[in-house]
Amino acid sequence: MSDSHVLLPLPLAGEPVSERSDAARNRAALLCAAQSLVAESGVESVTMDDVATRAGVGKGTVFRRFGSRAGLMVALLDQNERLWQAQVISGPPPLGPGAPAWERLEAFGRSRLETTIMHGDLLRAAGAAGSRSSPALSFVVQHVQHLLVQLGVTGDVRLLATALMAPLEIGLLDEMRTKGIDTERILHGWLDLARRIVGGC
Amino acid sequence: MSDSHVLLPLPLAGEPVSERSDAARNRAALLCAAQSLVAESGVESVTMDDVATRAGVGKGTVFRRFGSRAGLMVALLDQNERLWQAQVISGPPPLGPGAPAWERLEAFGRSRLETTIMHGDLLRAAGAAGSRSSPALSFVVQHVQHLLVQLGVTGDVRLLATALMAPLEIGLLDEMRTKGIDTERILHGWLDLARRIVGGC
DNA sequence: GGACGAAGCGGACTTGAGTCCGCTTAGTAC
DNA sequence: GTACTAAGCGGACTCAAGTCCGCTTCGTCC
Repeated sequence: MSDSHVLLPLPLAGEPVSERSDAARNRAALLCAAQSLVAESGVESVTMDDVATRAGVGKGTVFRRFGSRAGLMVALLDQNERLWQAQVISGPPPLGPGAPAWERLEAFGRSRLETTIMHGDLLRAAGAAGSRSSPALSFVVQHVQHLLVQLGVTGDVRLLATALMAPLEIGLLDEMRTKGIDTERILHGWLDLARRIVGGC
Repeated sequence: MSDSHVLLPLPLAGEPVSERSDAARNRAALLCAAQSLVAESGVESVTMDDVATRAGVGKGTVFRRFGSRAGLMVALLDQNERLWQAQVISGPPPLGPGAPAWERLEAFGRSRLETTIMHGDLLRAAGAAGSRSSPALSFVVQHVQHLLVQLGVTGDVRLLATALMAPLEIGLLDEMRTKGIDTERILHGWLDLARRIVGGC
């Protein structure tokens, strides 16, 4: 996130969705404005008007681009998410490829937990749209599913992967931490759960 | 300690402070108004003004009682939740006591899934406050924890119970159902998860 | 009964999300 | 270049959540 440049949405192969140049410019300006405002004064206190003003566009344009406040937050999250994804896909082991599947799963859980807590404010502001169904985020379940298969898990692996990620949602984490359960214990609990799902190990 | 002359309801640390009679009357009227409005036109279209008007009180009173729209929804949910709780505590087996622990857990999951879907609108409107941390709702985790212990599960049982309930949250259910996964498959997946947590079986 | 303080009340007011629609501009066809 | 059109733009407007504060009522004490 400390990069000075903004990761622009990659033009996916075969997608005919072309934005007009002014629209693209505004999208970038809005993301940039939103990012700096969030950095300056926190997610909560940033309003859509603020973002529009900082970006030098009208309020309508913000909603045209991102649909809603939650949508804008999802877009901000997507940038972080892409960076994190890159680590999983091509970073060093054990998070990246090259380590045994179980070690990768362990690293995955730990990293996911840390990332979720780090971006807690953004995730909360993004609401249901943020923790799930963001294009970049369904990747998480898919990757876990992949690792589970490698570990020899059989059955409805997709559902098991979903279930394994569910306890790492920000809402649940918030609640647990409110109750005084610390991160280390949460991670331990999650690893235990993963072990039981994998069986043996 | 005189037991015949408790003159002042001293504000003891966070415990039920008795409500003034007008306040209690208004609370009841508001819940009743909210319930009927929800029944008539759906959760989404009910505004706080509507509820206040129907109950014949000012808007400020609604917020004084329930804090927020989400708080009001939680209060409505609590009524349903209490009924459901009664079934678990003293209803007929296998949901109620009297059946083997594993059968109770199965019945619990099925019933919870149905209940959550049935009250989906209300849960969504209650937001984070609704799916968790409602007083009546932490009961769920506690009961699952109890059953897991009976089934011989060892380790951080509280965390395992939380993890087992997490995939039954309305947000996740919504998402799965959007993707075309039907209730029966979700239940199967959940039972599989439970079986793995319990071990063997 | 009367006095009194705290709890409760109500509704005008503020704030911010999201909509609407007439105006502007990028991209294209000629 | 000019003409055309669909996409994009902006900011006034709407609507509902949540706040504020002067007024009212309850419950209690004498």
